[in-house]
Amino acid sequence: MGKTGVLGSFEEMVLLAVLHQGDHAYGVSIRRELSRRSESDVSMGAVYTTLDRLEEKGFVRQRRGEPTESRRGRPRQYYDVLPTGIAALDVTRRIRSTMWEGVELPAADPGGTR
Amino acid sequence: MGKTGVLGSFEEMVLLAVLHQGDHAYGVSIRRELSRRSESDVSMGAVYTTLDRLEEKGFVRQRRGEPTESRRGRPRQYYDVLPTGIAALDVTRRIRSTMWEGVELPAADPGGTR
DNA sequence: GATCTTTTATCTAGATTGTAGATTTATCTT
DNA sequence: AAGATAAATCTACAATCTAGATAAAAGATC
Repeated sequence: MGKTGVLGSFEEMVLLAVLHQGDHAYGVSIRRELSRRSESDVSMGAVYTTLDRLEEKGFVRQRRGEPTESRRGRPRQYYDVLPTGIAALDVTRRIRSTMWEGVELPAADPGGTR
Repeated sequence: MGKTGVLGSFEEMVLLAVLHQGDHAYGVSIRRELSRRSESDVSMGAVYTTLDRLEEKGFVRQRRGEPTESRRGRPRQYYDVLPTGIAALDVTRRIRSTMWEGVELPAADPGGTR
């Protein structure tokens, strides 16, 4: 996570994706959410390794899919964001907001009004 | 920068620190700004390596300190954020804002009102 | 002008984070 | 039992983050 307490960009995004999915966040759905909101493909590997790391740090918890859901395929592993994870998101947001305070992006001149 | 177009956490902070310093952003002042706003020490190495990387990517430009400034010590290298850098910040902000959309942090229960 | 002091930049190296995609596993279907 | 399907795990490399030690470029002092 780094000294400042700010989460890595991707870790933050994954955490938020899990949050968005509520009780039904699992690898594939998290990946879908991420791709949708970031407007770019995200690989399975990227998602799962990051989830592992977040779990090691105690930011998320893994939960086995209900035995009631009868579908084909390997059982899902659902994820929940734990209070520590919420706290990490909060710190991240707070510090970043301080960094952005007063910044006004000067409209980067994309190429011309012709 | 990663596939999503979102800057690394620290890269973003450095870019913002440079912006905050306007025309007078150089290693030491950038580091100071960063430490102040993030409420934690940041090492010289962290700052300079990141600036190098940002320069390679064309997000900032290095400029030698004015010969008029007569001070002791090694001359400063000032940094400016280039339009590409502004654009990167913009993309970063936009995507992240999409990721945060609708998220309400559930007040992580810090330990009790006792 | 040689040495000292000050200020800043550069270098090195290791740890953490980001990324892709191939492979494996678990489960239902036929 | 074999096939189809859905999802997780594994592997390995690339990029980013980070610290601190070392080097360099001045002006000051004698």
